Amino acid sequence: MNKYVELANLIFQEDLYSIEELEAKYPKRDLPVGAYVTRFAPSPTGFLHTGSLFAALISSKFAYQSYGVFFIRLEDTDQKREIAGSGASLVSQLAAFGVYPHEGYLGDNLEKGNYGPYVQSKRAKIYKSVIKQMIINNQAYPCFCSADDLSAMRKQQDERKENFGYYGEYAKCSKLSPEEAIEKIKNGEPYVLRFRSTGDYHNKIVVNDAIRGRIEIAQNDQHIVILKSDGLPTYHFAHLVDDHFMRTTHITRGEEWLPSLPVHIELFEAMGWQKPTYAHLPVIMKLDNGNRRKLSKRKDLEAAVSYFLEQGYPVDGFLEYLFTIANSNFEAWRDEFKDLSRDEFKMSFDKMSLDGALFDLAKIQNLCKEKLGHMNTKEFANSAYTWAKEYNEELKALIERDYDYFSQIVSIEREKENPRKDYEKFSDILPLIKFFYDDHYESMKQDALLFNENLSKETIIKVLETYLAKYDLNLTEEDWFAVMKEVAVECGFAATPKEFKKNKEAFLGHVGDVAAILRIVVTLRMQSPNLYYVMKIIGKDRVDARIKNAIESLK
RNA sequence: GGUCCAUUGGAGAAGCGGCUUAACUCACAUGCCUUUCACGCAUGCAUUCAUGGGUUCGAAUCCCGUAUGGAUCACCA
Repeated sequence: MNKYVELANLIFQEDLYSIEELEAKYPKRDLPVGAYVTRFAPSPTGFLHTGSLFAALISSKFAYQSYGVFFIRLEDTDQKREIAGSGASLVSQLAAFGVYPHEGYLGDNLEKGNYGPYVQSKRAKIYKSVIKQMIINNQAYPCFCSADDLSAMRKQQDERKENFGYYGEYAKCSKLSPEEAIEKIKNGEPYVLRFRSTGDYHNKIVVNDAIRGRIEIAQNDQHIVILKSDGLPTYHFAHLVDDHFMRTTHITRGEEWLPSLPVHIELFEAMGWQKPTYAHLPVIMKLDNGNRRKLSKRKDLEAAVSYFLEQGYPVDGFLEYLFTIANSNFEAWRDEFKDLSRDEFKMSFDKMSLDGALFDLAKIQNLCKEKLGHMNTKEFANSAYTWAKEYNEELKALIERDYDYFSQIVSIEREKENPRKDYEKFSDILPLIKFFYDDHYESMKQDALLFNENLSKETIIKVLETYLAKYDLNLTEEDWFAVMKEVAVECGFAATPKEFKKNKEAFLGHVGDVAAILRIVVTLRMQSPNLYYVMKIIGKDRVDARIKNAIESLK
């Protein structure tokens, strides 16, 4: 018997597929011309990273806009780093941002599609089938080097100033004959399986990256590990097998993968399989002490997508931002088509920048303010409630107390051409509206009211008493404000700021100062939305009570 | 140390050899509007495209070197 077959049979004694069977089992997809098959392939090692969401968003977008397929594959081949339950949470967070796969992993023990399993730990038989064939072809071999052997090798390479790695003369086990390998295995020596590279580091290969264009890189000469001693494949090998048999057409992934591209190229060529198109995405960066660095989950709150969900940034605003950094023509497109859905935007690789954008919170905030400002009352109240149910108990309770009242509050100066934009995220709501609720109003009141120090207590009392006697919330806003002016004049203030400026000596201040007194009494704040609406919502009885109380405490 | 990628204002960027006295958006500043805030409006913010050479009548745009920043070199993905 052929010695390579013998070796392969020794290593893999179980029943496996032939390559032909696999090809038949996972046939070419029947899709329209030009359809992209893309994927998002996260490891279940924690929560969704902002950069991952960015990549997932782009992958899915290309599949959707080309009537192709977008799927999720779980890359759980590193059991040491795996965090239980994080796979499912990845999927649900993606969904929270409107990224839904057509097929693939949807949660633990839950998947759909004909190209599965979509969880790598469940694909061992497929990987082994391919490797077995590679051993038979002498494209893969067992390696018995220990961790110590490898580090000794590395040390030597370091001293000689040679490239690191398992290649050429350093690839000791590649020199073993099949007979020797068989003997070692029979002796029970532990091993991994390596790919036998035939590349030469001194040769250059040319690759076309969909984003970066023509790239010239050294050919791979590394005999990389393809099957670890735990029987699971490494990323490189899993990428080859999975993306071939899942018929992925476009690999969109972070640029940190660029250096290993030669490995993947050689792998595909060794198998004689058609290479997918690669698109290496720029990585989102952050400015740290004047230097750019990758957004880091450890150091940056905003690196975890959950942060934005918890804070209540509107998903739509956040996605708008991700689109603006994904494609440089997006902002102009948005400007031209203000009301179109992002689905209508045609994303392209050549409008992607090559270096990573700095993550710009201020811009996100602006976009989110814009989104929240332009929601109608119903939409806003509903979204706020949905958010509060999940993330803010106190706001939830207030909304549930009286949904209509809450709606009225957030409707102030909304649904007009240039609406107020005081919220950038849902968590901004509560502190700004607390004073509308009597119990919160009472508990906020404890500290002394912050009236203008230049006004005497007597003046303030007089203003309050005069106003209390005269004001009427049934008037139009204009008439209501006219009353405010009358009160101002009666109490020694100018009716307009202009008048006051002309002759400061003659007045205590102007209407603005009078309004400020009322504002502080009614809202406990120096700034508020239009006082007329605020008072109308709170209602005459309670405004009366607040004013009377204030007078009382001043006396 | 090797390899690869990048470099236009505080940020995202347009620009692809003369139309650029470098578009647009965000941030920032000032002013106007205004009872506060927010909104809105107006104006300002790169004499210059990392840097040094070269090509050209002409360069942010083409070529070469240098610098700086980033990524990567695992039985991690």
